[in-house]
Amino acid sequence: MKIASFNVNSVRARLPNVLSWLEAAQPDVVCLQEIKVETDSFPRDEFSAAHYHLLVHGQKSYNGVAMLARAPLTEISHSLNPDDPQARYLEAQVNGITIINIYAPNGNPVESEKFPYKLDWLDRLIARARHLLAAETPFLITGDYNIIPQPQDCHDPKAWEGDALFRPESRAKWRTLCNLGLTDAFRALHPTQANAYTFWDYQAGAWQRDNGIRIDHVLLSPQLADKLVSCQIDRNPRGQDKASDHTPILVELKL
DNA sequence: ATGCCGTCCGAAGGACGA
Repeated sequence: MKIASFNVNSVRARLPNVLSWLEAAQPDVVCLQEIKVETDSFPRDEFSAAHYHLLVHGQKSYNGVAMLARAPLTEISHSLNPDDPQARYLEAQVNGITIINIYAPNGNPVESEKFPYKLDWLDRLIARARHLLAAETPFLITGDYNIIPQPQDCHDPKAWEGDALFRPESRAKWRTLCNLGLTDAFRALHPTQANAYTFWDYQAGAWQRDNGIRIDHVLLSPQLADKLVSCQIDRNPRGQDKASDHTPILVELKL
């Protein structure tokens, strides 16, 4: 079973890119982030034609998450907080496992209310993970965490000092998730691989200079960590015309 | 470097991203 995560930075602007990547990668499940469209305006027909079932939790202009799957999807939840209008979470069951798709808040600037919002959002995610672990549910959490876990996960750590993606408070939330017993699928299989980035800014030739960061992740519950076969970052979509600033990460599980 | 680019909304240029 191949599960992919891709922050597409607008599903409408990225439709040809996403469809050609789907055709090449052939994932069984896909978690999309930053679809930037209301639920009712999602381009459903194009993904149905590619033989995917679909769950969409959208929002006008910003944020928004969606899930595609070859097998039927059953929605469990689309929020960590009923008072939060931002569409950043989608939890569903497919093929007997629980898949959580996240678009965690950016949190910049750190002096603004956006940073405590980010930390609070991550606390709610940690609470949800604790609950699922206690219930011994096989699950994974994938998506755009907006966290650079370690200095080796960015090209230029000095440049990220003080940024919400690299602040000690943000990295501590990541560590808490890992210390609950979740496995960073990529680092479990590639512990020392450098330049393993999933995002390159559009500005200042970041892609051409490989000035990237690793912020899109897959965390596995213990039951699924035992089934981990491979985890790869697919750099190819980032080099295409009209690319997203993120590129997909794919994990393969032997269920 | 409050810079660089891209997308959204809406019809110019500000908000937002990372």
